[in-house]
Amino acid sequence: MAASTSTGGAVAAPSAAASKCYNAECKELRPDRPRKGWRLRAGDFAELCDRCGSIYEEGKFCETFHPNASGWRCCESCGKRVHCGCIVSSHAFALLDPGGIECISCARKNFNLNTGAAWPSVIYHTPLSDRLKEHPAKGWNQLAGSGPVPWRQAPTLFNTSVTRPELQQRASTPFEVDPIKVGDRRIASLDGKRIEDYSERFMNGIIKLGAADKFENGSAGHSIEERLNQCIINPQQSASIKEEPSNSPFGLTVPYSSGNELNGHGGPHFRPAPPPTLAKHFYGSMFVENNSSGDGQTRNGRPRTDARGRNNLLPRYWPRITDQELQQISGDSNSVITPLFEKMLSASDAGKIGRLVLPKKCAEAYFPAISQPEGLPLKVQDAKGSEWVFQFRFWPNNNSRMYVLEGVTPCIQSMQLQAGDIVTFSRLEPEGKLIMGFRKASTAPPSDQDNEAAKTTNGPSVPDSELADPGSWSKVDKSGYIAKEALGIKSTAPKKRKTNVLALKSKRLRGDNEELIELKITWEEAQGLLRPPPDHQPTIVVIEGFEFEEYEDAPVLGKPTISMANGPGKFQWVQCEDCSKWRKIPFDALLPARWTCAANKWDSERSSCMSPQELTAEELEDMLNTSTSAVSKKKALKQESDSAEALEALANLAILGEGEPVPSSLSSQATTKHPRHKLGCTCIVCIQPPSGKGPKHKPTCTCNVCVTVKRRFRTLMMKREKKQTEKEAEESSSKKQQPTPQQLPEKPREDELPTQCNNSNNNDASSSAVGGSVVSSPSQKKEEKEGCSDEDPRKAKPSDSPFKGQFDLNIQPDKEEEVSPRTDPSSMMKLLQDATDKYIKQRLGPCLDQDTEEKPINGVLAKTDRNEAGDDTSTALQASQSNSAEK
DNA sequence: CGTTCGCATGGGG
DNA sequence: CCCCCATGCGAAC
Repeated sequence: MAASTSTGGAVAAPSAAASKCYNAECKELRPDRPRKGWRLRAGDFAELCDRCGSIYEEGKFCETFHPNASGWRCCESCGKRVHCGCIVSSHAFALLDPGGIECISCARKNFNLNTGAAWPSVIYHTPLSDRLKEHPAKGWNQLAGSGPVPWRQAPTLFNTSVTRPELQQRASTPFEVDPIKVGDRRIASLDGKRIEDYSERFMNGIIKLGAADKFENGSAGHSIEERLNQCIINPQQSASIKEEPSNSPFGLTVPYSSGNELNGHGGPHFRPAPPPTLAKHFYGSMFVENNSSGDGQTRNGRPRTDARGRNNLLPRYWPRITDQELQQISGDSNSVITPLFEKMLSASDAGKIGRLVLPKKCAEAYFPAISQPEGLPLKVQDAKGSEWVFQFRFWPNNNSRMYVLEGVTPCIQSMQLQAGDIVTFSRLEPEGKLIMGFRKASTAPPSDQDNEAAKTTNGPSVPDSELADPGSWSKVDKSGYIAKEALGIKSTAPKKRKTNVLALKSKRLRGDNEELIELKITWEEAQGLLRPPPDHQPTIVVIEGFEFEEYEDAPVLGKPTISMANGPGKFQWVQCEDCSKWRKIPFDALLPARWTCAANKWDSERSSCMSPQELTAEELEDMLNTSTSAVSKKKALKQESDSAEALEALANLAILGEGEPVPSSLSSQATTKHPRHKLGCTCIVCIQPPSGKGPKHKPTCTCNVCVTVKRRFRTLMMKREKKQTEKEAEESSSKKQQPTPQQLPEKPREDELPTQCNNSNNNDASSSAVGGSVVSSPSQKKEEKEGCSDEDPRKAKPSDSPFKGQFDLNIQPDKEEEVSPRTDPSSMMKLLQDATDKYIKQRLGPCLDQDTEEKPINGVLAKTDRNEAGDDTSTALQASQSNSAEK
């Protein structure tokens, strides 16, 4: 294993242990090349002898050297013993609110499940993977809330600091550990400092991660680490130049078939090592830029881009594959997956023409160099292990080339992909095999089933008018969960989603959207938990007489509570973090993430953990059960309704959370005009400049954008009030009110919208930032959607809509179209607008046409809800036609 | 006449 | 203004 001497940590080995293993229990002399252990308080790393290093890396340090020491506890979730308290294992567990601890694996898992927040669901919870999540290369993990470091700076694809030999060496490290065990045992945690450290290192290109580097917290494992490292480090450039095979299929190896696993749903699972690959040729270089052929650049005049080109890949093509996906793809423990790029399928790509246009730079950077338009056959293995042979070729185009993969139809169909979905290209090392994965833009609601979606849907005829499918952006599944990344491999439910035929045009927007958030929380849930950031004073902004608090920082997730709003006395139950007792608090109380009895300002008698709990065990159980069932119900409802709601939620979140430091990429792309909107279009989408750009709007600003926003906000507020009133009335009479005539068929669900509204009023209305990840993505999506007059076909299910009676879209769509100078309605305004727009479009569809252009589309889309592939296509087509006609 | 092929066109960045 | 690329479109099959 290569020693990582280039890292600061390695260099700064504790002098005290200069000659001895740092492990006090060990008397061994440290070898010349000590193995790096845990991170010391000073920031250095313990240097261990080989034996201890190995033990440490296997995550057995604590159990080996101080098994009887105090501090051993069991994970509340999996029961695994975890040593708590020593520096070696300090990052291996998480403290639970109710007490107890969880191993990092479970903690992360649960965190994801419960909050949908940023803990990426990665199979291997190794220190490295954790770091990776935080590290610029988050793209791999689909991390939400990416750090400030631009993804592209990550060594993942472009860094060449590590040589292939090293990689190989590492790949075959004797420390290889069974992945499953590793997954089980490995634990790690996010350590701000460490993360930073690594990020920095990565950024600096000094990524020689020595083994020690990777296992600082003592719970690391090898194979995973190795793989991850390689994935991360694996530089395309490291490969040697490959010969352009002239006629044999490019790529080798026979796919192993383990489709089942690949299609597994949900949870991370380990895929058994696939049968040995048949051909072990080393194609590491196969996709490397190759100009050696000399003619590579001729034919069409323009030289192929050189290796530098890969550094210029547009964000939209950056692979966002998760390590989990990678793992699944690679399967073989000896293989390393190197994500190359991804592309959202256009209508043309997904159509039956069978030609997938490849981004030029990607094609030139990662695929074999071709000098003839005819190109070469290219073998590609899909996520299921099936192998396909496509013709990789190009067309002379102007003075350039247009690269395409021909014959992709069967593959696309087998994966049931359609326009808007994303195909990812990765390379499996050392085989050099090209792997094609995919990600559904969204998962369709069950109701939308159409099994042949893939084949019927988009054809070249599918007009771009297809709006962006909200779902495609938000990755919302019917259950209301967002970002169910279903890399073809384990896709959570390869259901067909016809819904997104759209998104075609928006793909760019979406593509630029770096961080798709992995939100596994219903939007209402998230909404309900949003809190203003602690210690931040809001700026009060008054819009139309309504005061909004604007926060500069992202909101935080507050503590979940159980609301008891059934009876006359509405209140909610919240559990103390310290004593776990449940306390009754006002119905409208918003709690911080951490709440204890001491904070119970509503009940002085129970403002201490010493105070007995009001609820009896029985009552508590009952309450919890009720709560659970209620949640289930909600979810069930949600599932029935389409993901549009989730989107809305996101949009709302975006509104609430504006102001948060959204990744620049996001903000920049945020407001691109919808492709359908051409010059002169004055719709609300088009009149807005990209967020973050343009002058900031003052509260008193009366520009069109602001006016629109205000109007919408006002309406929203009014609606909210109305809603509340209705709700109360409803409750008292326990009679469900029918939507008023003016209410749209689809209104926000009471439990959802109201929450949002409340939040708006209280804190975020104007713009507090939502948790970074949460917001950024949603906002983008929303915007994109918006631009697209996106109609989420799925939204159609009026009856299912949880939003009933919520929103008053009493807005005058027309006005929204007002032409305006491209001022930048500051983010919040914009977000607000977007959200509103989105909502309107989605919910109202044809009823309210805020944008004449979109009107027809809305109607059409609304009709296509059921995802009939055929229908979609046709409707889409119609829409597009009408659309174009208008133009 | 429906497809496929290959190039052209043009919007958008 | 240039490049990229989604799509159009005519010719060939």
